Amino acid sequence: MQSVTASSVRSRIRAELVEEIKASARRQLANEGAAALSLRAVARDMGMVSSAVYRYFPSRDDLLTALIIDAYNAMGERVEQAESIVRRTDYRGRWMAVCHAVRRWATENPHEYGLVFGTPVPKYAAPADTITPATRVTRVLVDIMIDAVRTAALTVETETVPKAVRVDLAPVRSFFGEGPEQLGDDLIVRGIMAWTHLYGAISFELFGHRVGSVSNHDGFFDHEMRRIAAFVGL
Amino acid sequence: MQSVTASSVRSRIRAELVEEIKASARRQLANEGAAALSLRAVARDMGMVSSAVYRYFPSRDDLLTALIIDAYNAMGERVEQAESIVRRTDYRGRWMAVCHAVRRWATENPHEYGLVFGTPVPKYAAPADTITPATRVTRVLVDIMIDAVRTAALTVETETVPKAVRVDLAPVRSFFGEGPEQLGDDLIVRGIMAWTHLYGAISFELFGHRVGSVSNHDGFFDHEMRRIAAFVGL
DNA sequence: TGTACATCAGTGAACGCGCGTTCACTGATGTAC
DNA sequence: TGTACATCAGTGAACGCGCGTTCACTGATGTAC
Repeated sequence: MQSVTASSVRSRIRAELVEEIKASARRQLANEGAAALSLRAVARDMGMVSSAVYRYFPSRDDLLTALIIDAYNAMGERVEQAESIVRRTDYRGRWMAVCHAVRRWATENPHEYGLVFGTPVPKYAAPADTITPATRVTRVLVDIMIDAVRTAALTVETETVPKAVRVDLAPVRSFFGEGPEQLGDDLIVRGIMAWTHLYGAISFELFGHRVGSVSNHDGFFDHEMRRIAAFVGL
Repeated sequence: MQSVTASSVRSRIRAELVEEIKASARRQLANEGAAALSLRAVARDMGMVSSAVYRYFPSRDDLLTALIIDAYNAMGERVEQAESIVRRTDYRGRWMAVCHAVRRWATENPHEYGLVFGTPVPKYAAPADTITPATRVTRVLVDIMIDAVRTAALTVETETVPKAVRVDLAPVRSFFGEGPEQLGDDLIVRGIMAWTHLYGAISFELFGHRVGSVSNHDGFFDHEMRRIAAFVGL
């Protein structure tokens, strides 16, 4: 008994240090950018010697991977939380809650956002365990559309999708389980476009490409996401 | 006379070397990414000593700026060229030509695209002389819309734009001269959204976020841009 | 409960590397008279 | 046209810096009997 608690104390401290290292790395990310993230700087910041960090992360890339997974999960959690408190039948409200939650998280954590949605870090290949966290937000958006279709609340005149594009949609359906069978080809296309637009708008704002075009970013984003919601029939 | 030609020989050689340095830097960009672009590697690649590069570019950042300006201009030229050969009254055709030209250039030069539309390079502030080249593509898109409105070829049911957003549109109008006066608030909003979507789609494809959703990138892009064209009334 | 051993966290030195930038210099090319 | 001087391109050494990763080590903490 004694030994068990003692051991778990050690592992708890370990877990805390892992978190501290990641927090420090996140801070460095904000100052220097992903490419310049260095283990030595993290160690310095933590008051340890650089080799000590290797007890927690076997390499720089593993630390980067951990940050990416954390970023996806942080974003996913924020989105799920924000969406969950909206009345279930208010599909448009749920959709807008997701859009705003993504944007809010992104503006609060621009460098983590950039790590995930910006230029890929050179020489870094994202491992498979980033996939699941990466789809959390999309999952929520898809579910809203499915719910709306099920209750016949989706109002949109569907258009025909060319065969060349239609073929592509099978993997999407299968990825999201049985739900999307209920979405027609046209709605899946619209969904992918909406998803693209959401991140496109946020990236444009955060990466400075709307300077000179938009100054009231909040207002514009809200308005355009409303239009995108309408575009998918919500 | 002699001296003049002689001098221009020297300056011609200089100009050629500047181009060679930029070409080498572009190659390095493709291999290592923007953050890792180094003057020493460029010098090595050119077979000169690292300090010699300083005869041509006063610092690493100046080289970066030159690459950014070149990228915008290369993209701008490609787009202007592609758009110019379409029949003037085929507004939708002109629009699609622009979209495809941007995408083609981007897929052929992914790292230059990333340099401009990806995560901003940390500690690097783009100077004012990047602004004009940066707007060449947008200029073409705006002109197509203006032409279509002038000839009453634009078919779209305009929606009302909230005041909060409308206020924002004045700078856009003034930036593009007198033309956009003819575009209603709604059309300007749609235009900004279309512009956002164009780069959003290309970034998503290039940065790997469509893996698993879209495999026929050509086909999907064509289809979605057609829908965006319809969205702006073309 | 007490002791002998195993595991773990963190140290400190070292490896070999690359970077941006400066500076005094040599030698070639251009300019003015 | 010929010479004296000025400009320019490129060299090579040096500055001070930071990086990722390895390795043998000390000392503390946990485990088994």
